Amino acid sequence: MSALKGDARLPRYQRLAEALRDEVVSRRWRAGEQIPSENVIAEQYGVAPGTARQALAQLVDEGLLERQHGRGTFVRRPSFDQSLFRFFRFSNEAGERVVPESRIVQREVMSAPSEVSRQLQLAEGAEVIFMNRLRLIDGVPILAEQIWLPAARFAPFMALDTAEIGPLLYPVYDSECGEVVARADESLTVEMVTPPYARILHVEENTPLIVIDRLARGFDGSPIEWRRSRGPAAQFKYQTEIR
Amino acid sequence: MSALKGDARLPRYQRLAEALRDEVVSRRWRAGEQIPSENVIAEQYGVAPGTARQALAQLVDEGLLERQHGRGTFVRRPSFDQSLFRFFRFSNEAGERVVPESRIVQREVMSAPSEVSRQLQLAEGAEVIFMNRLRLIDGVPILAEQIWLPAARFAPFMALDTAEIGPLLYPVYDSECGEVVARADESLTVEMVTPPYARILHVEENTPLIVIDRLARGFDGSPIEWRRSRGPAAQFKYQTEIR
DNA sequence: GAGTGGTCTAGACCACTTC
DNA sequence: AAGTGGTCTAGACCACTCC
Repeated sequence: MSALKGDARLPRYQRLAEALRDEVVSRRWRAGEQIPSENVIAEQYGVAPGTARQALAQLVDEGLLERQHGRGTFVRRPSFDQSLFRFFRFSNEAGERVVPESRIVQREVMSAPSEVSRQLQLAEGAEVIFMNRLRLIDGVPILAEQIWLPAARFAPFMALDTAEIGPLLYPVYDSECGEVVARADESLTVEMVTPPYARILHVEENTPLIVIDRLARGFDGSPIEWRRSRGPAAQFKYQTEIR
Repeated sequence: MSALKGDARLPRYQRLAEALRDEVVSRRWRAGEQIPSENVIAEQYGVAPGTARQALAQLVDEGLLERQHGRGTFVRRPSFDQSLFRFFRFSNEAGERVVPESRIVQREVMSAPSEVSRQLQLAEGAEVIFMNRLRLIDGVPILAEQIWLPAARFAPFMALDTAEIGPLLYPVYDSECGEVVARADESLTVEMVTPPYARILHVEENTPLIVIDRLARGFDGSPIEWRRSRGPAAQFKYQTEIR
């Protein structure tokens, strides 16, 4: 039986949640894996089963765990790499909704521009991996992405063949570099297209673009990747429910 | 002690939640009011206190109730009338963030345009109240709203002096017409400004606008109001966290 | 001090999945 | 049948608010 750590004035279920969260964050419990049952956890940490339930419920709420009745409790696989497409409606020539292909057109190590070093919390001019990536449907570019990674933590990534990397980057970050993206902050704005992007995205001058900035973070909130994506505003539609 | 209604195969806490939800929806419990304590509810419905807690927790989660430690449980006041400003950054001449004034520049009863009757689930050409409203800062228009209401349910609204109506409409719908807005579906798109809006919003030709469509609904999901708001895309910034 | 919600216990029984 | 999570009970004690 392990003792609960942390401030003893905090509720037990919160201290237990913190302990379990650490199992996930430290990757002792891997994505997709089953974790011990609530009774086992309760016994291990010396709390009542109801208290263990409460801790588990909190972690489900945070999106760290998933519970399946009769099967068990599992570490959730984060998977929002495709989630840019919440903001756009793209369809192919046949009118079907499709997931665009990905093409990395540039990848190099460079000194971080000031905004990038600020976002990634790196020293001014620290080394970063920069990528230029296109998303295409039927071979036509419809989204342009600039992606920056801290070079220090992503050295293995540079060894990969860019042509071999699929459309989902985050699973690659996980498997190759041990960096797990758990959440992200996004910010949307509108700008008028500049000549280079007009050429890349096959749009006229004077058309508006949606610009999506995303700072991807690990479980502990530390910045992992910063990207800026641009797509034609005509394709943009965002739906949400408020209350 | 009241018996729990509904399908007996459903969990008790869900049937209890349904019963309590009905108290709010039917306005027997009014916005802001304190409701009975969990022990009283548990006794009234013949369930254990823990089961009552579970039902209350669900309604808090749904946004219907609020609990305050040591004070009691209260019916939440829905208040997202100002929430358009999640999407825009507006400041006055002094650079401070401010809540814009409101001016109803037109209000009349008309036959519903087809999209409006579709959204509000009315018969084709049913009578609706139409309003043109401006939001201004330092007297300068920065947001133009078109608002439609089903005339049948909002007759008392037409009797009000438009100059007396403040910036928040939903509390007025509630107090004057007994219509409570509980949630809303919003949809954002981008369009190029048309000459009338260029004049109203004091922007150049060829600037993009953000268009926000909002369908406001009651507790039971029935449509109450449909509005379309337009503002300059340059002022637009939407931030969100995903996971 | 009385009343409220928040935490915690130690069970029982049920529903679902897997073997 | 065994193991899992989901529901439910009947309490105890604590922390907070209000009078």
